[in-house]
Amino acid sequence: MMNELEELNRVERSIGDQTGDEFTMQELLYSSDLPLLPPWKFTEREPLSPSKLISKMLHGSPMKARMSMSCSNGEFDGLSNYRPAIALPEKGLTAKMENKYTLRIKTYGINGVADDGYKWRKYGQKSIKNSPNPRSYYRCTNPRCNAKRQVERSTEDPDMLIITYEGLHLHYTYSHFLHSQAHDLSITKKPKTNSVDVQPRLFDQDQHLQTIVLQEPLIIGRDGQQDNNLVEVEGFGKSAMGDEIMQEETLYNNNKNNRHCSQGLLEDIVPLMVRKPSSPTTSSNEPSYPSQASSPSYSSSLCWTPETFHFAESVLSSIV
DNA sequence: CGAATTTGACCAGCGC
DNA sequence: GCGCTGGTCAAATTCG
Repeated sequence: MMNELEELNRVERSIGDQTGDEFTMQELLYSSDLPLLPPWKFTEREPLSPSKLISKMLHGSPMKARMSMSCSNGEFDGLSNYRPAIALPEKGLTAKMENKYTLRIKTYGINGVADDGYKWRKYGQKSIKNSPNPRSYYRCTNPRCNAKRQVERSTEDPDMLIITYEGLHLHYTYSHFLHSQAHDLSITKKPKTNSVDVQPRLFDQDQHLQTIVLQEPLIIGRDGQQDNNLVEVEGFGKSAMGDEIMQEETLYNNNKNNRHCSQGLLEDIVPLMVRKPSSPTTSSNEPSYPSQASSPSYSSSLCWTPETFHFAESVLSSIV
């Protein structure tokens, strides 16, 4: 334990030296129930709106995509903080709805999959009424994990994928393990060719534009209409990175190694391909690997102000 | 040959 | 009760 604290203090000093930020790693790690987050650099001091936060989490640079998000028990208005839903559903329904959220991903001529770092096994496919596109059902391959997801193509926009996640992962992502191992391994896997239809690849090198929308699929508003109170986040762009990512990865590994942190919650909220877009993706069932020299460059720098911290906390508490 | 995917069958929930 | 629909199962098939 002391070694952990010493290491954290060392990392904290390291960050402080670089940025002069008042926040400490220890505060981040121990002052809340948040799972350990990747160590974005604390380079800005002005408060960030939730949208900017996510933007920062994504790339921290100019924006080419949008992300929207709402959760079972409340919503984000895109400007201020999370506000709870006025009328929560009954217990049974709540149980049914909790830990369920939808990701909308827009891709352009991209093959592959929205790789979220977990390994999924397809267990069914079903044609849905009033939809020309079938819905695919996936379960987490971890036998002790009950996480599931559904993938279907949007009827309005064929380029849009609607991925509904259900349940929380009770384990690390594959990328979590591979992150430390893959540095020494040249792992290359071919994506499944027959999965292309419903699983376009994200963060492909040729990719120019994406839209990501996170939303609770069945939020019913006070007027009985589906409530799409979505936070729209402009984000996603390529930015040069050099030592910054290396520092972040080093810090990340330090944290990971010292804390054996649980990423499950955050990764359920913001899948890996959102949080660590530098990871090239292959197919839904392929683990993602950290980017190396040949990968496109993205950076993730985050202003971790109390506002952003509160926002992330709200996201987590609304889903847990 | 083992693992992953496909796909038709089956089941449960819901509305009429 | 019946039919429709979405979700899951499991045998068959395909893939690596």
